[in-house]
Amino acid sequence: MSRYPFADVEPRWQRFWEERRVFRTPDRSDKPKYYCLDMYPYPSAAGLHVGHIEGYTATDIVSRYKRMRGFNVMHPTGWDAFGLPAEQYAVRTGVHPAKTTADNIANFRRQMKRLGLSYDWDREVNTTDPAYYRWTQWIFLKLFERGLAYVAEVPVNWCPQLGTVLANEEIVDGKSEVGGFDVVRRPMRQWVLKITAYADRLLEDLKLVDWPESTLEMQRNWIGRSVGADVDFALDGHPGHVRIFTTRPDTLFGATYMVLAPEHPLVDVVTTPAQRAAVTAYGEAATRKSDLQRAELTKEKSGVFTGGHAINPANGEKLPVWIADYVLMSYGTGAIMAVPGHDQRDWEFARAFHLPIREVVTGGNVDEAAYVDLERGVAVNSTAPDRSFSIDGLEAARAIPKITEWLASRGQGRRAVNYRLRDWLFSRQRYWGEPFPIVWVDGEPVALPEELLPVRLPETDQFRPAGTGEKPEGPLAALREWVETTDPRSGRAARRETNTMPQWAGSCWYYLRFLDPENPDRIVDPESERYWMPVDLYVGGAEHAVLHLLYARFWHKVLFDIGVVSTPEPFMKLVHQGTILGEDSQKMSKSVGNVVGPDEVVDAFGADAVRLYEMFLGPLEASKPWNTNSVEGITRFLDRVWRLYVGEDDRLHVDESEPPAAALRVLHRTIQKVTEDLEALKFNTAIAQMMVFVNEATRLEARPRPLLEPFVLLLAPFAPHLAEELWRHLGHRESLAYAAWPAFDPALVVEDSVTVAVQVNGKLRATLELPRGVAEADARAAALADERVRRFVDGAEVRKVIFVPDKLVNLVLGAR
RNA sequence: GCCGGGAUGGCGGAAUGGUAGACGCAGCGGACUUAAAAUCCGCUGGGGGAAACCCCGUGCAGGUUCGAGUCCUGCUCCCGGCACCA
Repeated sequence: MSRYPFADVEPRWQRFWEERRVFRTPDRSDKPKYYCLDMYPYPSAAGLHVGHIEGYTATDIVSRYKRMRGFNVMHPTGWDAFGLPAEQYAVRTGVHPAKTTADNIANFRRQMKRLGLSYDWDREVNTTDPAYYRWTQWIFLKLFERGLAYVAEVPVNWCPQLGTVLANEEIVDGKSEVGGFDVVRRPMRQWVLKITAYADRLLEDLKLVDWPESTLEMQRNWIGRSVGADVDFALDGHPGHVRIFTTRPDTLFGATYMVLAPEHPLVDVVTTPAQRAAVTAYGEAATRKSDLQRAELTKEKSGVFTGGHAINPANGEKLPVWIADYVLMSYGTGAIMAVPGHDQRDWEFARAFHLPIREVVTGGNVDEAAYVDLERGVAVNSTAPDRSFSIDGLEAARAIPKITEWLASRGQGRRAVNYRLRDWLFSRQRYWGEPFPIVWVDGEPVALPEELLPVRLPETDQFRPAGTGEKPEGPLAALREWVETTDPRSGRAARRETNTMPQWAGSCWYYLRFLDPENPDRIVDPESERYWMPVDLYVGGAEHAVLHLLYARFWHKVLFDIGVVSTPEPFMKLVHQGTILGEDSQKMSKSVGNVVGPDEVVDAFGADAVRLYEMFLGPLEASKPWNTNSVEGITRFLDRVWRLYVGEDDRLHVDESEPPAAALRVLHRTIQKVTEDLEALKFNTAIAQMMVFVNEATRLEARPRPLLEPFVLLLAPFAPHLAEELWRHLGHRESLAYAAWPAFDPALVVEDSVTVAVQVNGKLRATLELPRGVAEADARAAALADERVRRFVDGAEVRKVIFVPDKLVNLVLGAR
């Protein structure tokens, strides 16, 4: 029995596509454009895994389909090749990360080509290539020029084992995301990007994109915009005031104490001599704690009274000032007014330290729990002592603006907006990253001129972090000849910045470089940018829902502001492919031993089978387990397709007969279904319909060309090697990559007769074959004539008939 | 705790408020074969029945509707994210 000879066919077509540069994309064209982008991979030593294949196959199918629909399709890939694993490997083995990276890239490229992915390989980019990172550095200069990159002494997450600082997002459960090492907080001089300056636009412009709701929500939460008021509380016995942020200024009369973050600068001022020792001890303990340790203690509120007091601006009351680590220095002003009656955290703290709780909003019982409902309840006990002001009787929606205006008029407060989003910690004490285009002159950072870019990563064979535990520095700091330089503008002695950029940097703008990868003079040609942007479809893992996707949007908006890009958002439609689990429904992992590798399955079943199988598994977005048995099912399908066209003698046995009408209808329904499903990215149901077609076609005695030739084109995006081979067998000289997608005849997708469901009181009792377009009266008569229906009607009055044309007759009976 | 998504046969899954289970896997039966594999054909949610057919069935409990897997209310469990953000 002949089978699809994938081992022969697939490499042959891969060579054909490569040698003829079939998927080379012109920079511009009269055709409409379609930009179809994958999240490019980090080329790990492990090679591609079956999870990568899922997303890459999906975009490949869409790209091939769009080409056949007449689009000029941009479908590139490249390598996010800076990063920790190669550097960690270098520390262990001494093998230079550039070598490791090059080897891994070669392996990834080989594996991707084996899958028949139709990338334009002439547009490949590599973030570690100086010709690429030159432009990453260029963007940094633009950020620096605009005051969006600054140096700050900030408490950072220092990972001693990795010898580097990590962003909050790179820490999972208090451990480093890479390696799972301990992380401690420590103040350090760092580069920081002012992403908070774009918080509002990053939030607002989420309206412009077609993204999964869960991802939009995660970004909104990450940005965490909240509107409220800043309120100033005078210090008792000291000049100046402490400023707090609150979203509930309407509860100001309910404040019974205040809390400063332990690191707050006013702690020293307000602390009384009697409390100083306790305050200092608490503060020192808090700064030493890692975030994990702080989080672990959330169940028990802790804190210390400073001995000092502040004055409530609303009623002149003296409020005790405490410090507690449930107030974070990094959010708002690092200080709060505590309203235990109407805030859960304050309530717990007040309970623990026997502080008074006062009700200022009706509706709950503040002795039992904080009452935080914003919708219900009105203000009480909220009148100024001189009766000049009151919000009593008002619900929160009215009370908040009223008291905010009152405070503003007295210079004691103002409306304020705060974000959870923090500025982006942008430097790493690493070797394998982009060097900063910065030199230090007299303790000030100075931008290098653009003409001197790229600042190349210097050669070394020492990859261990330099410096000491107290003053950690990256490996570059040890390279004296490189570090010591002169400021090219002033000629004065200078030291190079020895930190490098984080891995996110290169991936913030790679989608732009694909459009013009060789350009030595500009980051991207403006005309190409205007033609291709934005990305029409972006597919990648949900793990990038906030980090990469937020950082890239930020840089894009900066580039928009300086006129480099023409669209406010880079990625119009975003889809996350689901995780491919192991055969045991567990996450694939080496330690569990359930990892399935692409090479082994392509060896065993061929690229087309693996592509088709992953798409047939279920919806693209869903997580689903791998099942090798089912791959064999797909192999059977491809073999059936092969035998439909090619006989035992290995020759085409398609004939020139007229296809039967019924078979032609199945073909046209299949064209319709596959087309619609491709537009909706529903690959699994498209494949199911192709199976239906093949089952029907297999039943026929003849092998009519008018039936079988269009089907090859439908199959082509999914199983391109098999389709090209059949297309050639059918006598075509050219690749089908740009053949016109078949159209369906609307008259041929409907049957002459329809199956009408007959219900009695909503329960299915019979189905009838009736002519399409049957009139209600006729359908009703046919239904009532049916024995199976009559039995249930049994002389009862038919009170009502629901008729859905060509679908259903529902006979509703009166009570008997 | 909060936010988002989900739960359908033995398994992966399919179903604009209108015949639940398309398609595939696994299983069973048949054809071909000396035999097996491969291939082709058929059956395959549960229960009852000799059959015609009947009853039950989409996580649980209600509701809306002529009609609910689909819409609404309240739960349970699973997955992802956030986690003292004032």
